Parts: sequence; C-alpha cells; structure tokens
Amino acid sequence: MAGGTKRLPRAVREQQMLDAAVQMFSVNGYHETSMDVIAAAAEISKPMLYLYYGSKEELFGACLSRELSRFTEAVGADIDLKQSPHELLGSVISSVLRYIDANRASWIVLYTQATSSQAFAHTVREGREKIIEMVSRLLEAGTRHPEPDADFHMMAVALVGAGEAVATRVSTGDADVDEAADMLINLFWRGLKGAPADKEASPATP
Amino acid sequence: MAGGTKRLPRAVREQQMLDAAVQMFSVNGYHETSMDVIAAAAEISKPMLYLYYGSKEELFGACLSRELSRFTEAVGADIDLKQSPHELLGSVISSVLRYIDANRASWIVLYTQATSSQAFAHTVREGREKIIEMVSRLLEAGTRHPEPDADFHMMAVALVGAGEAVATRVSTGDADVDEAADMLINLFWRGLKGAPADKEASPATP
Amino acid sequence: MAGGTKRLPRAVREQQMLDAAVQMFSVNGYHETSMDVIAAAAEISKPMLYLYYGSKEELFGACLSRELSRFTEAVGADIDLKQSPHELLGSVISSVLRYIDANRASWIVLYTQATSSQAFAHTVREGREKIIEMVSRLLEAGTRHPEPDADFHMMAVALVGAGEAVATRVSTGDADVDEAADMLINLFWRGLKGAPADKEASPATP
Amino acid sequence: MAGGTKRLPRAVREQQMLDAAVQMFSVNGYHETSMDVIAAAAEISKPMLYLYYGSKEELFGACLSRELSRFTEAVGADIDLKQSPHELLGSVISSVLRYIDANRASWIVLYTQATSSQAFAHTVREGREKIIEMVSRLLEAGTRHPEPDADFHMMAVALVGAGEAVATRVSTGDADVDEAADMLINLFWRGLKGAPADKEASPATP
DNA sequence: AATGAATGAGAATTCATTCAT
DNA sequence: GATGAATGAATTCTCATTCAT
Repeated sequence: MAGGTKRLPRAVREQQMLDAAVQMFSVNGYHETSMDVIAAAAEISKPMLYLYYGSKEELFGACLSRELSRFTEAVGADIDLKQSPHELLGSVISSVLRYIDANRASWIVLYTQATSSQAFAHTVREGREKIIEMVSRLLEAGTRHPEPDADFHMMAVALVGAGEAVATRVSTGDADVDEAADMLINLFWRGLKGAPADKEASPATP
Repeated sequence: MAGGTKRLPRAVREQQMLDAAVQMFSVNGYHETSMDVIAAAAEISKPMLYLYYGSKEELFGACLSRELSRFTEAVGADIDLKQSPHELLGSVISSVLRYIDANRASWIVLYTQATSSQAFAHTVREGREKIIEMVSRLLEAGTRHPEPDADFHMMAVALVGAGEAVATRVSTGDADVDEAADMLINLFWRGLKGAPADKEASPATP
Repeated sequence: MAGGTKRLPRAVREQQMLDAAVQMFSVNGYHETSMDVIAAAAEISKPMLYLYYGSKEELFGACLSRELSRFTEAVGADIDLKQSPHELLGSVISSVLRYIDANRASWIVLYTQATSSQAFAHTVREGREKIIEMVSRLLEAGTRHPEPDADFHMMAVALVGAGEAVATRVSTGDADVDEAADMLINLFWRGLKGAPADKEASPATP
Repeated sequence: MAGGTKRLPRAVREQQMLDAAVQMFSVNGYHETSMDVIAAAAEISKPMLYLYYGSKEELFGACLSRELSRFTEAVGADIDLKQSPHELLGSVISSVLRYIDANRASWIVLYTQATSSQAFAHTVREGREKIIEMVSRLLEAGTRHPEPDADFHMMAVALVGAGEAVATRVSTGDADVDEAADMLINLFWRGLKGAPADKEASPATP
C-alpha cells in the first residue's frame, strides 16, 4: 500500500523504526510484540531492524532512550528555573502532564511496559530515581526548616507515585490535564485538609 | 522412585502449586517464567498444573486471585469500620504497608508483574479501581463540603498512586513500614505545607 | 508412513536420534544439515532433539562421542595385547579397516565432517592425538634401539595419516579391506624399498 | 570520505579480495566466515565481491584455485625432472613441506576447510587425486618389477595421506620442515624397519 | 566504478500444551 | 491420580544476495 520500499537515509529510517516500535510496544507490551510485527508496522524488513538495532532488547532500549530524552527535553524547556520551589513544582507538574497528554504512547512505553522484562526494570528504576531525587531537592528547598534527607526522599517517592498514577490516567484519556494538574498541586502543598472548596477547614473529625 | 509421587488432597496440592507459581512469577515476571520452572518448583509434573489450572494464563489468574483475597482479608480484618474517615485512612495505610512488608512476593506479583500481559492489565486495573473507589468514598466522607465525584476520584487516584509507590519501596526493603505509614498519613492530610516541623508555614517563597 | 508416533523409552529414542543424526551429518556435513532434516530422518519432532541434546552442537558432540566409543571398543575387543608390537600393529590396522568398512557413516562423521566447525576441530584433534601416541609407543617398542620420542611421534603422525587416507578410501568403497590392510602393513614395516616382489632391490635409477 | 574508495585496476582488486578471503576462510572455515567479514577485511564493499566473484561459493572456488596454482607452480619450479624417481620423490616432499611452511593459510584453506562444503569436497578430491596419480607413477617408475596399477595407486594414497598429515603439522608450526622431510623420505623408502639409527636391522620380533 | 540500503529465505531454539500409559 | 514422552507453532536472529544511486 504505502510502497515503503524507498531508499531512505539512515537517520530517517531510524526514526521510522523507532516510531513503529514505540507504537507497537506501547500497545502490546515488550514480550507480546514480535519483531515481525514491528517490521511490518515500520514497513521495512526484519533484517533492517537487526541491522540498525542489533536485537529486540536493544531496540526496546533505543525506544526507551529516545522517549526519555524527548520527555526530559520537553519538560526542561518548559520550566523556568528562576521560579520559587513552590512555583517550580507546580510548573513541572503541569508541564509533565501536558507532555504526557500529547505523547501518550511514549508514556506507556516508558513506565508501564518497561517493567515487563527484567532487562529494563533496572533502567526504569534508575530514571524514576533521578526524578525522585530532583523532587526531593525541590521539597527540601521549599520547606523552611529542613529535616534529614531520608524523609524528603520518601515524600518524593510518594509524590512521584501520585504523579505517575495521575499521568497514567491522563495518558489513557481518563483525566483532563489542567484539572489534574491543579488537583495535584493543591494536594501536594495543602494536603487533603485543603480539599477543594474547603480551604480553611481542619481535617474533618466526627 | 523419586519422591513427590504422593497422593495429596486437592486443596493442599493447589496451595503448593500456587505457592511455587507466585514465587517464580514474582521473581522473573509472567513471560519470563516457564511452566516447566513452576512445575519443578512445585515438585509436580506439568500435566498436573494443566489439570488444576488449565493454562498458564489461568494459573497466573489464580495467583492473582489468591493473593488479592489474602490481601483484602488481611486489611479488612485489621481495620475498625467504626473509626472516623480520618482514622480509617490512617489505619488502612498502616495495615496495607504492614501486609506488604510481610508478603513481599505477593505484592510484586500483584502490581508489578501483572501488567506484563495484556491479559491481566485489565484485572489489575479493576482491582486498583475498587481501592480507588473506596478511598474516594473515604475522602468524600472526611471532607466537610463535598464536591462533584470526579475530583474526589482523581484525588483518590493520586493517593493510591502515592501509596503504591511507597508500598513498592517497602516491598523491596527500602523503606521502614512505620515511618512510611506516618509520612503518608501526614502527607495526605496536611500536604507539603505541613511538612515536618513546619506546621503553620505558608509555602516558602524566596 | 512409518508411523513413528509411538511412545518409546528414553534409551531407544536416543539411539534412534543419534542414528539419524550420524547418517545426515555424515552425508551433508555439520553446517549443511539442519535440525529439521535430522528430526525428519529420526521421525520425531524438533523439540525432542532439543529436549534430549540441548543444541545442535551438543547433538553433534553426542554423535562424535558415540561413534568414537563404538570404534574404540570394536578395535579394542579385536586385538590381542599379548602379540609382538609388529603383530599388534598389523592386527590393529586390519581391525580398524574392517570396522570402518562395516561402519562407513561413522568414519566419515568422525574424521571428515568434524573439522567443519571450530567447535569440534579440537575434539577430533585430541582423539587423533591419542591414537598417534599409541602408535608412537608401538613403534618405540618395536624398534631395537629407541631414539628420542620426538621422531617416533612424527613417524606416528605420518603412519596415522596414511592410515586415515586409506581408511577414507575404504569408507567410500574404493578399496578392498584386506588388500588395503596388507599394503599398509607392508608399507609400514618395509617401506617402498620392499615394494611387492622386489625385496632386496635398491631404488631404481634411470 | 573514508578511505578505500580508490579506483584500483582489476587485477590488484582481485588479489586484495582473494588475500582477504583466504585469510578469513583459513581461520574460521567456509561456513563460519561471512561475506560481510571478507568484505570488511578486504576493505571493499560487498557488492564488489559479488561483482567480481558472483557468489560465496565461487569466491571460495577462486581462493582454492589460486592457492592450488601457486602451490603447483612453486613445487613445479622447485624440482628437477631429470632426477631419478627416488631423488624426485625426495625433492618433491621437501619442496612441498617448505612451501606449506611458508604459506600456512594457503594449506589450511586447501585441505582442511575445503571439505566443509559438499560443493568443494569434489574439487579437493580431484586435486588430491592428481597428486596421487603422480606419486603413483613415480612409485611405478622407481620399482624394478611393476605390479598391477591398483597396488601402486593405493600405496600412493597412503603416502600422500602420510604427507598431508605431516604437512598439517608443519602448517601449525608443530613440526620442523627439514626433520619432517627427512623422516618422510626415510619412512617411504625404507619403512619402519629402517627406523632411525637402526639401519640394517630386520623387523623387531620378540 | 563503487556502495549504502534493503530483503527473502531459512536457521536454531523455546514454549505452552497434550497424549498414552 | 499422576507423569514421561511428545509436538505445533512461534520467535529471535543471520546470511547470502541484490537494488538504486
């Protein structure tokens, strides 16, 4: 149909392959996606995949890598480091959710499917750990009387977990980006005490 | 000749198989665990596995099912429904983390590996959704002036996400159960504004 | 046709597989024989081959091993160690050639095809080296005034090489066993000088 | 941009390719050497290989052919046809072993690897057969009272086999050329009876 | 003249799954 | 009730070979 037998320069083919691979992996997962299917989706032959990426594992790694870079760059370009920690956290959240909304396959491939194989659990854990570290530092900077690092770190774990969960909803189209961002920001800084429209309330006790 | 040719009552056999399956699945994931390995670990023959569970998918489903029941029962037995929503959330968090700490393979199988196959993403999503619903109702009950359901639901998504992230740390031995529980409870009700030792502060601004 | 779907005890299947494998390998060589073809020849499925032998390489190794054992045993059983070295060498030659004549595929697999893969060149070299050592010792024992080992060893190399070449002719049906054996024995002990019916002649010069 | 895009005269290119091919084939064997590797070693592109030689098989054939010619020429140039058969055999042996010592890759490619593929066993057999014929005629000429051809032929088979075995040792550096040549010559004309330092002895009998 | 880009065809290997005893 | 024996169907990966420029 698409007559994809054209001679393309290496760089273009690479993207074409990665696009197809990200798409298929994100839909069916690492193990349930065969190289045959990816080749078909990319409208090239299997040997090309192997020529460019060496193995299925490396191909998946390349997907991970590209998507992570794009994500990092997008979020990095979006935020203004001169903001206060408070504002910074807010704009990061907002930027992240917007990126994910605009690149749904990417997010799924990165966080959901990557755990499918022992070979990548590691990579994903490392990526996540970096984000957690960053958030942890933001928290530390945004709090008046800092405490030992351990607490901030675990708080960051929780916040990033919350963010991932919401992001997943965004990626499936089950959440509106702006509302989700507001909610997360509110939740983070004020906790449930400040649940919507209940600003000065103390935790409800019977 | 070799041992293991014992006649065991069905119920015992079943548990023996599920134990082995949960163990292997949780270590190597769904796709990277073969029926051979499970049969070997359970010290029975492969046909027995098929006799009892029909297929690999069903076996994994049975693992999921059993672990989920145990989890639900443990947490259910642990909490007192007569508490205030506030107290209830706290005791649920605490109970959940303690259960996970005591049943690490179980948690991993449930939440991490289950997403490996399309066949179970669904099941896990449903299980998670139930918990989210419950948390959502707790939030609604614990807040003075309720808002439309959507918001509470998404907040619950975030909270459960945070809980899962922390629980994962507990399951890998990277977090202390009691400290993690306290942190989560504080975070949930007071937000970051109420970060440790900073109770009435407003967000720090430079 | 042959309805080979019968349930056979392990030992029987093993031989059946090795028979087929030796046959195919000896005809087409290691690389040019696919596991498919061997499975078909053995009238079993490919997974059986892998179940029993693990890999193509191991299967070939098993062929080599079995054929070598049979060869060694046959020759060992055939000779009388109480003979003089002279007689011994003669009866070994005769026994070897007779074995090869009766087991042509075996010989080819052992000596010709085994060199096809780097993986086995080693094994064959070792096997040959043992035979050379043995011949070397026979020569040493059969000669009045022994010399340093080095010479006997290289002589043994030459004799074994001659033997292999003749054996190959036997295996292809191009040489009569008895005549070949007599010729080799004569050649070994008397050299060309003692070529048939020319016992005391000096080399003919024009 | 990269080097190697030079325009070279056909003859030079051909040698460059054959050199690389002989080198790689002799190290890894026919089947275990890919066209990619040869092209890389020759510092040209694969299509060039195909342009010049048509197929892998033909390329190997060309290697065989060139090496055989060189071998034949070298040995032919080295010997003096006016010698007696006795001297002739001696000088051929000596010349052959010296050539092999000086061109190890060549020998390996010719005799060892060529048998790897059915496609060349034939060629090698033919080449060997020619040598055997020649030796056979030398033997006939060097013996006073000729016998039926069959015997001389098989003797030649044995002698050439012995020669190949020794030559292989020379090619691996495990034998000294001159000692090996002397030993072979002695062995051929006098047999084991005349084992070194035992010139007039009759075969040892207990 | 020379090559980067591309592929058809097939190889080894691994599973989940099922008989026949 | 329990299992050793057996396989159909994929899957990953490689290689000799050929276009299009």
